[in-house]
Amino acid sequence: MQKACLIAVEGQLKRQIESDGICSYGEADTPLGRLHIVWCPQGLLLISFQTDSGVPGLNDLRQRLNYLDWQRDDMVSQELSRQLLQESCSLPLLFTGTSFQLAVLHAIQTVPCGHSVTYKWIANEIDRPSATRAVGNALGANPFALAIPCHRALRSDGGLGGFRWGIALKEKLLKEEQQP
DNA sequence: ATAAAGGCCACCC
DNA sequence: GGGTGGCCTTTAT
Repeated sequence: MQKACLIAVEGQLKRQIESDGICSYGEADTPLGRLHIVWCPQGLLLISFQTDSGVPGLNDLRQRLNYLDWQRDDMVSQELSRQLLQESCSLPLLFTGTSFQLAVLHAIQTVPCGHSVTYKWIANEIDRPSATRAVGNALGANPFALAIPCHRALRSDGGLGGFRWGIALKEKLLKEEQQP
């Protein structure tokens, strides 16, 4: 897993993406659920599972980029999901958010498959030892399911904590990562 | 500017 | 186990 693929979208890149208007969208069925993916020529913008209450992050993204129509391509999204499931993703992840959120995502990205850390550990890692609760918020805003393994963060007391796409899926992901 | 809500933690009982 | 402050970032008034 290479940590270099997380890229902050700002300045020129941001303007470019917002003005180009070239953006694609696709869905894909996986053993873990239905995946929705949004991307543009520069990289991925969103990887999100479908839940009972919708697809987290999807509407926000539409609104932010002012894209009324996204070109749909399920062939590409299927290929992308295949890569994501094997952890061989080296695609650029284009992230829009605060520097705090970026730091948290960077930190969780370093924990390897089969391992887990606590929210507290991440807080220490980014040099904000008392911002544990804020870390939870930041992980809750992770736009890249699977690619940024936010499911590997657990509570200090051994509890699972929460998960943007449903606690059941978090448990399932962790369990599957245990046995290679 | 201010308030309220979180994927938490440590400490008490 | 369950409850209670304290903590920090975001988002919405």
